[in-house]
Amino acid sequence: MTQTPRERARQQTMVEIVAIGRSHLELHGAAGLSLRAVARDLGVVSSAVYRYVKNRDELLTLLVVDGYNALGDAVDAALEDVSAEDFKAQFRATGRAVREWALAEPARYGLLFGSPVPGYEAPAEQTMTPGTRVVMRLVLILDAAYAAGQLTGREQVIDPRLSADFAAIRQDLGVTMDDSALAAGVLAWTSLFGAVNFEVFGQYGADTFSTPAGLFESHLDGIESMVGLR
Amino acid sequence: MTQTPRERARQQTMVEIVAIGRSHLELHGAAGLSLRAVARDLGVVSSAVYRYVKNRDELLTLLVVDGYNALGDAVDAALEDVSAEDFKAQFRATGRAVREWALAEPARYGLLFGSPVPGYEAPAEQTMTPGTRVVMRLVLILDAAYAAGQLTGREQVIDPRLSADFAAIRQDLGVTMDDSALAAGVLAWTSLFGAVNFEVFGQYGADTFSTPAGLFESHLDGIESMVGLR
DNA sequence: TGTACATCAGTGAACGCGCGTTCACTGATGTAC
DNA sequence: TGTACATCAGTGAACGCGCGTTCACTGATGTAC
Repeated sequence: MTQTPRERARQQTMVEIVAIGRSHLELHGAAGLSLRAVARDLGVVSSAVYRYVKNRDELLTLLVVDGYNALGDAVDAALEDVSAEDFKAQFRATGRAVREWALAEPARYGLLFGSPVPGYEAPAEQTMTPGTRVVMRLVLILDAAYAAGQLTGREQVIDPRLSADFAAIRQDLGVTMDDSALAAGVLAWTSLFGAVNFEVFGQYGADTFSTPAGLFESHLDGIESMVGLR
Repeated sequence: MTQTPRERARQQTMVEIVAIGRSHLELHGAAGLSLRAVARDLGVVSSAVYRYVKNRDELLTLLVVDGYNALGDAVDAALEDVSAEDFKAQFRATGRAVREWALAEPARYGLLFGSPVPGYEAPAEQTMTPGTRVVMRLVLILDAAYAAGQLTGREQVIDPRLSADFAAIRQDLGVTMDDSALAAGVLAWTSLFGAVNFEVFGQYGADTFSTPAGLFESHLDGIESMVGLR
């Protein structure tokens, strides 16, 4: 567990590289991310970065993982202040944390939830776990509410193939919600991120809504009632 | 109204430039769009494109407008086959048309609804009208349903500032829906695009859902019931 | 109908820039005996 | 504790590439008389 100075230095340089990458993301977007520019900011010759990162795509992957974890941490932190029995409050806290993080970090949010970076595919082995943290939280909140009888959405006819997918999801995640509740849950998830996308990516006209936060609260109301969360 | 051969040639070249730009978008994304590459495909020296397009940003704007219009046309075409009195069918046709167009043209969809292109801002004068075609359709469908008493969503407490925004929207669009209906409508809009975003941008795991179309239909059900469309 | 001039599409060279990645190398740090 | 060797961070040059944009130019097309 003791580290040599060299190991410590290496670790710190890695952290610095990711931090520089983050700031470049903000300025030039994912497609404009360049190892040479990172090297410059790191104060090192361009080839030196290759001691730390195999190539440009690997840096992108680091940034994706870093982003998912930052978002996941933000959500976790927001949930800490909320009673585990108040499912509605938990849902709202999650939604607000996502929105606030996205508005504070639009470029990182865009990397995670925007258009794919052309020519780059995030390797599932590395991004899977961090990438599912938020949706996991949502599912667990809704499932706990369901178990407590506080998720009473409308019954819905479900396509048999979709029903089979839901069965697999129940199994994989160890969750008990029925098909209708799961369908509503998935819609709640996409709707939440849809609302955040539109706001962060500027789809609402510049001054159509004077209170985007108020609009988002109204969306949370709507999603809650759609999913039947009481 | 008669055109000289030169004028006809120019117009056709413009069309070709936009078509080439479209295909480059597919391959390299918006950030990778390059006037030099367009010139190459056009079979012309790089400086020649400047006779047609002021600079790279202007080509992007042409592509944005082109994309919004293609999407708008797809929606309009889908609505032609649907009775003007069947609001539910109209809503579903709109949703399906958006989804299908997006899946067929993921890069163009990404340009319109994905992360913003760094350093580029679409000029409102040119993109406003085409950019609002779909949401206009949605609003008019929902408003007609409202007027016919077929939009009976849940009453909702609305933030006073949001209420003022809604009043302005009613005025601007000549629409009569009350605050609750408008709030539900905006949520329906963002939810629809949120569902499409997730599917097109690959947020659902690779094989979580065996029938994305079925999932989308389920989402349409959910959105309809949320908005109270009968 | 014919000629003089203006307009315009396209050329080719140039400017100055940035990129990813490889490779042989130096010199400092770490490790085994 | 001291020395010999291995590991590793960082250098500097090079490869081959692409980009946006400007500019003076040629030659074809269009227009006015």
